[in-house]
Amino acid sequence: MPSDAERAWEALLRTHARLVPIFDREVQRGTGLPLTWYDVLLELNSAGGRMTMGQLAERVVLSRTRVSRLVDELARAGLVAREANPDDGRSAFAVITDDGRRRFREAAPIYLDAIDRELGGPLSRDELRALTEMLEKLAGARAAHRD
Amino acid sequence: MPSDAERAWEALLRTHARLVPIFDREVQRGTGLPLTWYDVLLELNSAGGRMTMGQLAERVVLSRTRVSRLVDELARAGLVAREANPDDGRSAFAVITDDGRRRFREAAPIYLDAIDRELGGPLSRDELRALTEMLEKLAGARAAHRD
DNA sequence: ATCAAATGAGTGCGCGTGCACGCAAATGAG
DNA sequence: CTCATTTGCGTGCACGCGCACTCATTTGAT
Repeated sequence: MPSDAERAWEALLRTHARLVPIFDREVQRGTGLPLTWYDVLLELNSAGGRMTMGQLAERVVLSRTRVSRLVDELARAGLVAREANPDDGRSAFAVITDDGRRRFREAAPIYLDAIDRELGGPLSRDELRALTEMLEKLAGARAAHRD
Repeated sequence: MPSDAERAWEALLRTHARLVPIFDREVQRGTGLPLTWYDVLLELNSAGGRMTMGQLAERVVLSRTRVSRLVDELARAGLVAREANPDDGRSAFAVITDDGRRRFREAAPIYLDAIDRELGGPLSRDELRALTEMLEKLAGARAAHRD
């Protein structure tokens, strides 16, 4: 007989496995953007449009390596641009372009609607807040989000 | 300004991203078993030791395709055996071996300890139950994995 | 000023994964 | 019985992803 912690973990696994493909499919269907692209654009957009690879990797739930390649793809698509950091020759900035902002604003409502439908549907506001609070404890005090 | 649902989703993503590698590393360090192997053995063990690929794929959070290859690896390691289904020539059984059971029982406490530590530590019993209940709502109608 | 250590980033490589496809067996309508 | 359809599996292939490694730059101790 599974413990409470086990049950919670399995439920988390199943929830993750169910929701990620749903969101990915929905965003991609609506805008052609992979979910990972969206995430990068989101962070870039909400951080003034300019971040180093390392900062991005901290924000996005991906390895720094992956982010580096992701930025390459996004740059090839013209949604972000690579820029040198004048104060540190090692680091590189990823800067969101106007086109990137446009595509992001286009994709945002689709993603957000899907999230609200899948999470906000079954759960009340208070439940969502409680859920977030617990999950953040489990995630191990990560830096808070900025608007 | 993120909605409550957004914050919850991001927290879930971060929690998943943090915990999976931890558990995987810990189990692998302690027993040499990849986490996916453990999951297969777990389901097999708790289902009388014999399942078809399709049944396994429904249980484990993986595609049927992946399960098929996983069983191959486990069979090569001697932890499960492939067996023909006398009633249906298309389907194949995966049967856990004695050695597989032994390895599973060996790995179980390590995995469970890690879960209890990471989930049961920060969260109380009641919180865990509430968390599970909410997550199960989100996991929804346990939709079988698409392939 | 010097140089060893630390830091930020890019690359080679291999693994895990799912999709499209193919195949054989079972099913069912006629 | 016949044969088209469905079902359960396995395989070729491509992609996403992270680790180990390398390179260039910066930092800091002497």
